[in-house]
Amino acid sequence: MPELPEVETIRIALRQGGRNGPALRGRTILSARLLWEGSLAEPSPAEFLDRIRRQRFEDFTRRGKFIVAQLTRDTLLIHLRMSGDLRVEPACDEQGQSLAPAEHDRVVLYCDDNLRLAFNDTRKFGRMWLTSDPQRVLGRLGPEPLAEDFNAEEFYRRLQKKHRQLKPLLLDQNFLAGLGNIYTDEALHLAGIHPCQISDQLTSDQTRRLWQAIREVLQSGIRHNGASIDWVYRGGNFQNTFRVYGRAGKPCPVCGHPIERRLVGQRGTHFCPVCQPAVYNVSSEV
DNA sequence: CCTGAAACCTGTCTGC
DNA sequence: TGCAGACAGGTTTCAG
Repeated sequence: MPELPEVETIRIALRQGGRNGPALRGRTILSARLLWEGSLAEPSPAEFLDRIRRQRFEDFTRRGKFIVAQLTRDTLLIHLRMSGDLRVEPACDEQGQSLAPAEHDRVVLYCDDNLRLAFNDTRKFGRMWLTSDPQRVLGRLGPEPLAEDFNAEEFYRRLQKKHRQLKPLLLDQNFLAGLGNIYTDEALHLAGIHPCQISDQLTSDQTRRLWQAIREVLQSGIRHNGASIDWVYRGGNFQNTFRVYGRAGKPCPVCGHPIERRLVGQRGTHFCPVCQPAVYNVSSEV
């Protein structure tokens, strides 16, 4: 499911209430339940269960695709990976009966005000970290694409330092934090740049278009509360505005030519061969 | 430094 | 209908 806009949508709901239940900000954790220990990256299950008690959710921020929950003493980092989701819901019904966890719930945090936070993750790829040093986990992430100080000149410098295909490079969280498969394909199409273009061959004009396109698709995704795909993520409706993602064989919204799908860096990649022409490369003569 | 393959998992969809 | 295979929003690790 979750790329930057989906994670941001969930983060805002945790902070202010909304899509997945009431706000959790200000609630104190009373106890925790681990239904799948593999969902916990650190510390050990015993230490986690003990240490998280009596800590309050002070604030929710985001770094790349990580939800950063600031607690009283520690930081709880949550990465949803492919199929993770978070719900805030009552812990007990009107009769005071505790409600059973849902299918695929992996971690449940029970709070005051009869609320609980459920971490649901069908594919078990998601992870939580309870740590006093979040930088140890987040430290290598690339810049935030929507940050004020992430400008086109900085982006150009970073692209020129690498010699890699754009698609896998943009998916590399240490290069830029937050893009996933959907928003990368959408941004490249909006910018009119081929996904296999090599990063240090981009002109400064192309770079500016790509920088602008990345920010536009992410902001548009956030405005739409993210994209709902298949059975995994319920919520936003950005999927209704997809230009290329999941549209192989259908007409390009700009020129009408069929959208092509091929594997690039082991990821399904959607693009318009007319609007995103391959660059003729002198050094790779046929 | 870069690329590709495999691994971690469960579920859905397509084609034979 | 059954069943095998491909594919899925992500990341890490390892071999070359």
